[in-house]
Amino acid sequence: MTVTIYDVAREANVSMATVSRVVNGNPNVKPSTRKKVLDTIERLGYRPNAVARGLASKKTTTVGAIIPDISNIFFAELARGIEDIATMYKYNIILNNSDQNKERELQLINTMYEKQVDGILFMSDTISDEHLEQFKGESVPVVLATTYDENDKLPSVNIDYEKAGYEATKYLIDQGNERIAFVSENEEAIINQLKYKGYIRALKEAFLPINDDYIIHGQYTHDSGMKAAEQLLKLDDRPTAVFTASDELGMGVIHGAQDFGLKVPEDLEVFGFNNTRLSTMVRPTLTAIDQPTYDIGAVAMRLLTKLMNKEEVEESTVILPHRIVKRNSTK
Amino acid sequence: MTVTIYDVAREANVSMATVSRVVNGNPNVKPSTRKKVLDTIERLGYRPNAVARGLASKKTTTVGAIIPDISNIFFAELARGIEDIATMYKYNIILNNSDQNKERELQLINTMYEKQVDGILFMSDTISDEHLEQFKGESVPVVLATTYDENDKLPSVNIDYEKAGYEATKYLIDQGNERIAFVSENEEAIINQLKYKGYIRALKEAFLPINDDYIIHGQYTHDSGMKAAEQLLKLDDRPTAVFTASDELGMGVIHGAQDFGLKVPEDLEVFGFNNTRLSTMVRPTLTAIDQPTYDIGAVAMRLLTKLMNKEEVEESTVILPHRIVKRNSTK
DNA sequence: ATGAAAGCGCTAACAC
DNA sequence: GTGTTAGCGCTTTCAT
Repeated sequence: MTVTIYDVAREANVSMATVSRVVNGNPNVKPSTRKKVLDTIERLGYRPNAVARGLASKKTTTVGAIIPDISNIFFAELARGIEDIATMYKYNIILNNSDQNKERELQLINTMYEKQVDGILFMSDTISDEHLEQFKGESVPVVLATTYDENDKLPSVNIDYEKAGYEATKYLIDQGNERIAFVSENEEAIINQLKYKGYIRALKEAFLPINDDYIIHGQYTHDSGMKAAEQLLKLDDRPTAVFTASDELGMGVIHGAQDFGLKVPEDLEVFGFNNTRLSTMVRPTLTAIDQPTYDIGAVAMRLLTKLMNKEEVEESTVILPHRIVKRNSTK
Repeated sequence: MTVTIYDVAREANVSMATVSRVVNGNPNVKPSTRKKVLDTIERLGYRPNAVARGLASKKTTTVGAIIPDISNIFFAELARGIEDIATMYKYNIILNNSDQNKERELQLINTMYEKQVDGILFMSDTISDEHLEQFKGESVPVVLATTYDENDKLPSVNIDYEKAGYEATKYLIDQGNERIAFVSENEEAIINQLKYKGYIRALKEAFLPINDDYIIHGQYTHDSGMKAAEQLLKLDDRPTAVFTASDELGMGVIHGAQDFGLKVPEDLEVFGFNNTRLSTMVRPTLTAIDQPTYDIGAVAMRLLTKLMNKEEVEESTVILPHRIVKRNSTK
């Protein structure tokens, strides 16, 4: 049925070993026999079986990517970065959604090991000891992307979220705002806590009071942003600015404010996070922290290729630069 | 080093075959020995090697998905549908972006075959004879999602795009519009042509003239929509309504019109396509054809599982229902 | 430069 | 109900 390396060897009057050498670009083959083998490969329509190769060589050239939710535009952009670099280095990606459910994550990691992936890219809100233990048990390299390991054990690619949170808040303060809200996602996610820390640091530095009414944790969704806006704007001393933990939230807050009858940025300034394509898809366009999403994926994948290849890496905890992109949702 | 089935067999005083039976849930094992085996599996930390299993059984429980661009929100939602059902049936997905580049697609399909995937999910704008030939050569089942094969050779999951295009246009006609533009994506994509056909049919049926100035082909992006709006609104007899081939385009047209100083829907009605999350993330919210994106992915994957399992399928060309979701971008 | 042969870890007859 | 054995298709020493 299917053509194997053995068939090619027989037809070309050489050994399997020689065919294998040709297929794998081993230089120790006389040009004439190389041509002969190549010709019969062509003639028979031989195609190497990656599974057999994987079993024999203990390398599958596939890496597992565990992502919270691919339908989230942020992770979709990140995944594209991963994928492009993976392709460049001839790796395939096995993609899985975890919904940041710990049990599911642990189970997915296990499946990846069963499939003998050469490396793992992991994204989540929290890295527990169980995660660490599971990773430690194997010799498969792991890289975290937009994910913090508090113990700093695992290679990772991130931006400085605390600093970004600080800068966004400070920006709003410098605009003259004194009542600034913080609308974010899952309260327990480390990254959210870092943004929060930055927010608090900026407030304290400016001797502004911290008002718990201004701090809202919800989902990362547009809808959650709308609800947050409604809740904030009903307050007696409503905020004059909102720092949101994602663009989608920022968009929601803008629309929530508009539906409430307010003008953005005149009555309420809104600051987003990530600078996904969404930020230019609202009116007014969204001022935001630019997180180089695609690049984070790309750099993480690149780092992983080095690790899989056992190359020396100078620094395995990489922090990419971020910046503020000023648009029209702030004055 | 790694624990194999052989180690388990030795430690449990049974044969590899018995261990294999236990691992694969074969009922022909005495409960007591099953327990014994399970215990030593636990004790040794044995984990089956899917690659070896794949080689021996000729099944990898992996399917390849070739998608135009995962960072496109439409495909991201579709991919989520695929992934969820794949997980349900214990399959893993190898995800690849093709950018609808034919050479790349062909090459990706080849890689999937090398990796011995059990099935392929394929999405693109066009199915050429070369595609067909490549698919035909193997016994690996293929399912198309939101992709038309004009020769109707391959199983597929779609909606009736011609009808949807007709209904959207007719809706705008029934609103009293006589000058209706059509803003779409890649002109050569079959699906686009179907939407276009529906648009034309509705116009003809209403005895409305077909104006080439009103027909614009661009990208699927927000930006492309904005440019299209600008181009249309500069016309002397500018349209009073626009039917767009995607939500992102629709969003762009809305913003383009607003930037032009017009009000939507008062001065210009806008009709979108897909009903992704984006449609509720604009102001005014976007009236659109609801294409059950997630479901298309889910149904396609489900169909593929049946095909891989050699089950009889009653109908392998499935057309899912669509509907019009009325929002505020139309009067 | 080429070949022979021993696995890689598992499944799947087949035998008992 | 359990064991034996022959592959699956390839890589990788080790010879020559």
